[in-house]
Amino acid sequence: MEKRRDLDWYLANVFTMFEPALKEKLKKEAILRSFQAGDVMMRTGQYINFTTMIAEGRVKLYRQGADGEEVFMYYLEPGNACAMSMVCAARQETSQVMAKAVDETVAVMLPIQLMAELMRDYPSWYMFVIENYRARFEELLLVVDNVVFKGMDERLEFYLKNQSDKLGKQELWLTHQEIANDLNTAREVISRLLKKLEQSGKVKLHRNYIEWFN
Amino acid sequence: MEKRRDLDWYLANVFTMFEPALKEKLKKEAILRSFQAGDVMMRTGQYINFTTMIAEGRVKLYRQGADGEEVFMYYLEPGNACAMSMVCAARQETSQVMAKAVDETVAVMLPIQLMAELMRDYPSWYMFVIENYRARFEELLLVVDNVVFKGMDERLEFYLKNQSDKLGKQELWLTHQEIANDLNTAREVISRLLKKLEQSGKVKLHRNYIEWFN
DNA sequence: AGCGCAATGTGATCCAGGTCACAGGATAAG
DNA sequence: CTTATCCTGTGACCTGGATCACATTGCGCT
Repeated sequence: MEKRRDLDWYLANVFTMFEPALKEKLKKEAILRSFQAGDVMMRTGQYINFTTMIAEGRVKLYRQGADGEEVFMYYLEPGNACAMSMVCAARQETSQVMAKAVDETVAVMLPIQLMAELMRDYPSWYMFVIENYRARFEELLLVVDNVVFKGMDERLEFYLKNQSDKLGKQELWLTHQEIANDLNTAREVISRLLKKLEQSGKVKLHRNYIEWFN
Repeated sequence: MEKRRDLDWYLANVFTMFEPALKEKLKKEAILRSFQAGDVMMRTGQYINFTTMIAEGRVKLYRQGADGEEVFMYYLEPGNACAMSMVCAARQETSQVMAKAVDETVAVMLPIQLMAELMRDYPSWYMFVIENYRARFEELLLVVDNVVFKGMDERLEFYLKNQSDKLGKQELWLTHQEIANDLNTAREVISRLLKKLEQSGKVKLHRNYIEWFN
């Protein structure tokens, strides 16, 4: 069992891109918060009071439809920040997305009123925000791509590849139903498409998990 | 015919949110560029060297697929900036989107190397960037919504309403083919759905234009 | 072992949309 | 006026995926 990590540790090992002065500032102002696997860290419509950065663990971001449907959009990994939570400053804004912890997750939380000050005083903060925003925006563009230009077969492949890359494993512990939920389709559709992928040798199916051969 | 407008005029009348010092700075550093209706202002894959803000006119932003298909994402209006062009700083980044002028359009162009300096020195620039980014991100989320949760009928209605709102007119000078292109579908589909909309009284069809009753 | 539930497999059917083929009607150009 | 071209309407047909109805199969629990 590894030792419990504190803010200092995360600043030194995860947020290496921050300048020393900014780290000092964050030591004074930021707090840590832990989540269990499966916890909903932020729900659609909730007020945003903190800029949230992932220190450890993994978070899935979803967009929700009017009648409770949802699509998986992208992962947040250690060193990433929630794009929306960085720009919902002045006026009290509500979240347009839902965030769910996949593993046990630790987040660095920063009162949103600090944003303007950090942006002004710490160039490395400005770089961090810009870079994060760009990355999130591009991931969202990929979602659009997949959904408007591709069929379910290609979307599924993209999804599996993405999972494998992000989780760093070939074994994907996902049921067909979970995949179907993330892609906003029906379980039967996923089962059938997975069969095809298996026949073409891209995947090996097991109960409760899938082997992805990249 | 109205008189020709210059950078001063746009700063005074369109970019009213900028602080005086920032306006002075922009007078020194920014240049104006004009585009004709129909001009492609930026194409997918092109290098981004300037932060682009719309001073006058109207611009449509598209995402392009692998084999040349395209979907309309959102409009940029006077006072808006291209989100991507604000964050492709340091490393030479290429555009992920295509921008096309609908009307005659004037843009304020700003060398992208200035971004960090502006961000640091002018709070109203920071607010501008953040607010623009947020707005673009939310519009992109709406695109995702429509495409994953809605059928073509609802997407068409959303599209027409959006056009009517953004262009400030009830008469939409669009052919069925153009609409089909923007929604990445077939003309026949649009024709049929428009017929239905006409029958339900939401729309009146004419040659080359459509009346939208909000 | 045997029960019960969750995960998976599979056929039948249905429907939105994409595709093809073609028929007007409107407009511009000669 | 005549022709060519662009826009729109419409029927016939096909396909991906959604939905429904079950049959299996594997695994945990007692």
